[in-house]
Amino acid sequence: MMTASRAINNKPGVSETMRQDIQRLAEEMRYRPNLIAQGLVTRQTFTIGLIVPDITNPFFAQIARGVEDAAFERHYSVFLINTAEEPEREIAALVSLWQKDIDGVILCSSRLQDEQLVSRIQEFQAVVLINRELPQPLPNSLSIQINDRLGAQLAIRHFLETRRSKIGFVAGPRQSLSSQKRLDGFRSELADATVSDNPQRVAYCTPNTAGGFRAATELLTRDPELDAIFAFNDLVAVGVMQACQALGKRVPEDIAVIGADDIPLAEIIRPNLTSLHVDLTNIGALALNSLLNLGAGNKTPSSIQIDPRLYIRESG
Amino acid sequence: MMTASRAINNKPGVSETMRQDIQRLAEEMRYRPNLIAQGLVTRQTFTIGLIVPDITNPFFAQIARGVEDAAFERHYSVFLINTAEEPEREIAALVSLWQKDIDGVILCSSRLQDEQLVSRIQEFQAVVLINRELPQPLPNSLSIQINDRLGAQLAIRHFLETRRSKIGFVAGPRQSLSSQKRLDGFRSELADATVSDNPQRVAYCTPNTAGGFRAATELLTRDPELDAIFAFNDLVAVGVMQACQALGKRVPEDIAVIGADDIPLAEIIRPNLTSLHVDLTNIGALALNSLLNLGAGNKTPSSIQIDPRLYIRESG
DNA sequence: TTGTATGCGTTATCAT
DNA sequence: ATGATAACGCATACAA
Repeated sequence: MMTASRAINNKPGVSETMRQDIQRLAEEMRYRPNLIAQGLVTRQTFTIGLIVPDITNPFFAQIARGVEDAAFERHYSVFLINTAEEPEREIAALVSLWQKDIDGVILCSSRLQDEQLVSRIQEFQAVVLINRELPQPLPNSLSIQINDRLGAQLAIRHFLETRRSKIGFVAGPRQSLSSQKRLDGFRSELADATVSDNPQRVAYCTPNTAGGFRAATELLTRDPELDAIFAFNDLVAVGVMQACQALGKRVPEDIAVIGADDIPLAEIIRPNLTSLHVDLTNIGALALNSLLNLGAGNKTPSSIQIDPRLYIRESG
Repeated sequence: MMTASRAINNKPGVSETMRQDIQRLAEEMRYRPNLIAQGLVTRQTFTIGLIVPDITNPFFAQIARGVEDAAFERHYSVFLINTAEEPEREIAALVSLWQKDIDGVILCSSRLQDEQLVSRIQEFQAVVLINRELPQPLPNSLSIQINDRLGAQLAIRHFLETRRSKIGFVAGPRQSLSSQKRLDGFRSELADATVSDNPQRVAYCTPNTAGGFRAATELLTRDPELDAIFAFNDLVAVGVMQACQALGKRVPEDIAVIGADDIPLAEIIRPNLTSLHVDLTNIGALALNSLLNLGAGNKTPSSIQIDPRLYIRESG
């Protein structure tokens, strides 16, 4: 048995003729090693878990695609789990993965409380967090974040450069971390430009088109002078544009609009949407590779920031 | 050990007091059974594989969400694999799943040849095919298909009922099975209505907005009289609408447009897109439940057809 | 280079 | 009701 095992796994200690014979025979009988039995003894399953709030959201679908492609290259398999934004399901996901002896977890936009999250992370070999910070670094964990503060700054800077001065922000959900970081960037950039920041010009909303429509209508009613709006994401931005049209304002002539995330819709909608772009597929691949590095015990940074770029199209 | 095993799995043959003690202790030490060791002996891993061409495509993302939700309910985990439309990757996916002793596979839009597909399917306990037919039924397999022929008929019928008579079809990729079935429905419905079917009014294209734009421009150049176009999918339909606008035709006043798949974009784009709708999340759930039934040896139909419904909005 | 004993964490089976 | 033994399919450690 051991000779066969060595031959098949291309390990040393087998004569070349024997190896050939065994491999030919294995091929003939269509033998494939049982990976789960293999995992039981080696404690390495070549399997990782990917937890997302909702795979239906293109943002996570793209990350998932990047993770899966990179995993495929390195002969890893990935368990996909949706949490539906429910913390209980997130915990159930973590527990179920833990029971499977997987090599690591990529956890996107965790909704768990710090304490709970930290204790769960410690149960795994390695964990990569996407879009979530940790109070203090953990040796087996790493956090990948999009630099939302910079993103907002890039957007506002572009508005200012194109002579827009009365700038609003439709900020998405109030409790969203991205939203807070962008608001921070928004304010800092306006302050730098010595353009007065006006709290009246910020509105929160649900992160979809309907929410953007409502919030922009509200903003434009309060301050009809607005000549630019930065939106929480592209769906919100579309709602903002629709609100502008409904109020008789032309985009971009009367009012400029910038979105975020650069989903495929941005290039389809008319006018094409200027948006903050990050290569999400690449982030997925980065997450997977970092995870395997972590698991291999290589030292890695505890946090990686990804800078967005502004893709300038027609809307602003 | 066996007493503990029985107690924890709630199997008979343990006194109630013993069971309580064991369970309490297990809780205290945060014990969780190792599912992979469990799978090794029981030959049941509570794991299935889901193979899709591209999770980034909302069509598959929605199915995946349905599969995953249903799997979660029944305490199953799902391996997600993207094939990128490459047959070699599809085979690699099948092999890697097979090595993991999973309980079944859900395979979407397989690009494999009949013979190869059949031989691969037979290696598994159970396989559910989505959007792919088999030459003859297999005992461990089941096929779920969208009734594209009916879908096309519904669209054309609606055009006819709303007094459109010069109807074109932007058919997507020529080799697509969906495209062929829809063309069949398109022709049959026009024949029934004794409206002459004109081969000039069919054009093929890549299944995206740019393709739809090109194909519709071609169609409208050949036959400027066209007053309705049925599109391969919603992205194509958006391209069609953009082509209409570019040629100075108003939608829906001058020309009506119907898409297919009813992706979220349909409700965002202006005018809102009339589209064929199928509950993809539900198909995913159906696929999972059918798969587990198959695996349990229950007899199931060898093929399930899902009828689309026409969601009438503004474009046609 | 080849082969044997042992154990991974669990359950099936048979004995007490 | 409880416990001992073997087995699932492999790889590690050691012996020949």
